[in-house]
Amino acid sequence: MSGRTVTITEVARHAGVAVSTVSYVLSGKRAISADTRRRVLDSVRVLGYHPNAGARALASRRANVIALVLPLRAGMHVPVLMQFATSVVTAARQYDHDVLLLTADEGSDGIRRAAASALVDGLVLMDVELHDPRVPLLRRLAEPSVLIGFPADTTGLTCVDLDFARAGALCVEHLAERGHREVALLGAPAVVYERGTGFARRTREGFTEAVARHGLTGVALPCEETFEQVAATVEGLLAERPGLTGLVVHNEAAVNHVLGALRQHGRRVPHDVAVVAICPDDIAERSSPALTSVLIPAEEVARQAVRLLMDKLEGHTAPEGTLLEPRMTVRDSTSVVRS
Amino acid sequence: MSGRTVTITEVARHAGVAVSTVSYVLSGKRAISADTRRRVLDSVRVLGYHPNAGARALASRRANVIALVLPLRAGMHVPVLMQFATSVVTAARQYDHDVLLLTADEGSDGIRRAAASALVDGLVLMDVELHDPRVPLLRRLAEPSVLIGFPADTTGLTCVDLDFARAGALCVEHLAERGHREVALLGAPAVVYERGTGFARRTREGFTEAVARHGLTGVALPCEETFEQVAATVEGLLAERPGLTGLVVHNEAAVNHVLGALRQHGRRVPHDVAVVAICPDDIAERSSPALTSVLIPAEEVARQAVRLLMDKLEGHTAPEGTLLEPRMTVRDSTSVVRS
DNA sequence: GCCCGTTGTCGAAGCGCTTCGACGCTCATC
DNA sequence: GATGAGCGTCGAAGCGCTTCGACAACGGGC
Repeated sequence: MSGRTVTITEVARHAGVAVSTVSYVLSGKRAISADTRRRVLDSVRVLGYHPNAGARALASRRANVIALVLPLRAGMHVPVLMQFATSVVTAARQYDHDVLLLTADEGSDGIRRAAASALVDGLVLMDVELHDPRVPLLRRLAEPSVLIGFPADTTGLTCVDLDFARAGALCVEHLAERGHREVALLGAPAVVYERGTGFARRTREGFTEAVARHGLTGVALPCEETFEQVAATVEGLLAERPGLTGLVVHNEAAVNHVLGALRQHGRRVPHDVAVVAICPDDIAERSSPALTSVLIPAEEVARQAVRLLMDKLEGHTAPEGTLLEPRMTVRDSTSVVRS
Repeated sequence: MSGRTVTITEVARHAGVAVSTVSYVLSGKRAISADTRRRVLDSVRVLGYHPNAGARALASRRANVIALVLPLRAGMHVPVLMQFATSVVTAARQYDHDVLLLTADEGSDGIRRAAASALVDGLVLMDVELHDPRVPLLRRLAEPSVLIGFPADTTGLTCVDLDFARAGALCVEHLAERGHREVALLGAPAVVYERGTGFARRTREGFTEAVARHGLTGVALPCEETFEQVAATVEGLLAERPGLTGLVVHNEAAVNHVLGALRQHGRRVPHDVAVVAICPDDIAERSSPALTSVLIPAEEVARQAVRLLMDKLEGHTAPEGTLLEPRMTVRDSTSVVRS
């Protein structure tokens, strides 16, 4: 309202107290009488006071800002990322923190810069790979960090993710229960496996393990994302494995193409082929038929990551690994039980 | 490296100069001899000095941070958003600024808070609606802002966007050139139009205007995003307009469903129906057939927005409206010319 | 009625940086 | 040889806040 910005000194004068008293009212770090508190808060409201973030950061050595380091790589699942990002912001705000956005293409330098300049108090990194070059830096850094995704060696780190191995297994178990004996996994594009992205590999491992455990026949294939390539993959699969009746798709961009290809080949879902997807709910719901799916619980992962980071900021220790239990929503695409 | 953080005082001592001299070397705001500059920069490197962001912000009254306010609404085109966000970060870094992420669900309060606390020097808002409640606040704010999207009244604002009216018209013109006489626009979900989202309406206006100008027959329909609904819309359209041969799709989430529905109804693209999409390139390329499309130039819009914001931060004035010329990429989905 | 522990408040010392004015040089100018 | 205009550097004064130690005032325990 008033053009000039209001400082704590003005609030103190207006309320007839010392500057430090205003500070203590606002931070709650010392006892303040109810009367004084009320007067101060009234002045804050009347004057429209907002503490200066820079001054606060300088004096308290806490910026109340965390960094969110976005991935920016081929083969990433963009809508999920976005959901992560907004959930991180929302969660951080609940702890009175803001979020600074960094992109992975600044690499380790960006992380070092943000940390060393005290721009941020801690970091959340998304889409960490098995052999991520930033991990050694994170270990050295004074500022705490939380990773979304698991690198190969988690010593000294704090990692959160959906339990993709369980997710892969869960899909197989669901198909096994419905009487399917021969199944396949269509996963991420080949490049994602080659790069050593943890979630893609872990899903595949869970799938393979569950196939063996249930005595099924199964194959896991990477899956590109153009309609043509997906259609070719599906066609090859159907030709080579005539007994195939169950499909697990772990590729958000390809899942609708898979359904289109099945339709084109005259395979009805779920009557001829049952399909389970690992993807966000909105995609599963919008498909035809609606897909039985394990959703990527972006919001929950984000919330956990922020909570763990806040714990670490307060000096507590956090567990090295936190795996979130996958949950399956059964929809139309697996609604037929085979005898 | 060294546990403790290095301050400008230590750099000054190490280089044998005054603190202010170090500051001037780093900011370039006063002439410094080549020799002194070198000594200071060496010390900076040797000690691994990073200026403290809070102290800098406090003293200079510039945080070197801009806010990016994300939308968070139904019917939004998520991948495009993500591209915007990362492009804004990249562009801001080129001006030595960082990006603070705010979500729209904090609304005006979040904007006020970030601005009043001097957390940020300026703001970029995405997905501004025709009657956006935040606009009056932006006009009052001391901090400059740039909007991506056009509200109804742009007085006193700085807005950037793709020229969606031209984009809509361009699609029609392309179809007209290929000999199509009867066309349709499948747009955003109905709720997006009702909400008064500028880009959806402007595309429709451009479409309608160009249809009239070229003497075509055309209809513009909203389009939901589940396969079932899309299929129903397409079916209705084909039934009611047997002469229809050209389709413009301005809905990223629905475009593959549209192709699937046409396939299901035995309509070949482009032989029976030509399709032009307004969507990101990667979606257009991955579809089958690859779609002639007008892409949403997220990166360019973001770069422009940041550039305009930086201009305003330096005290220059910026134009109220900046419309980016749409560009069409011709692919297979319109490769047949009708006689 | 004295001592002591609480409770509520204040003043002052920074946090690490930018920026302003001052000042001593060196040169070109008359 | 005095004058003045840069140039290059320094010291000091903040920027707006947090936090530490100090200290009245007040009861409760003996």
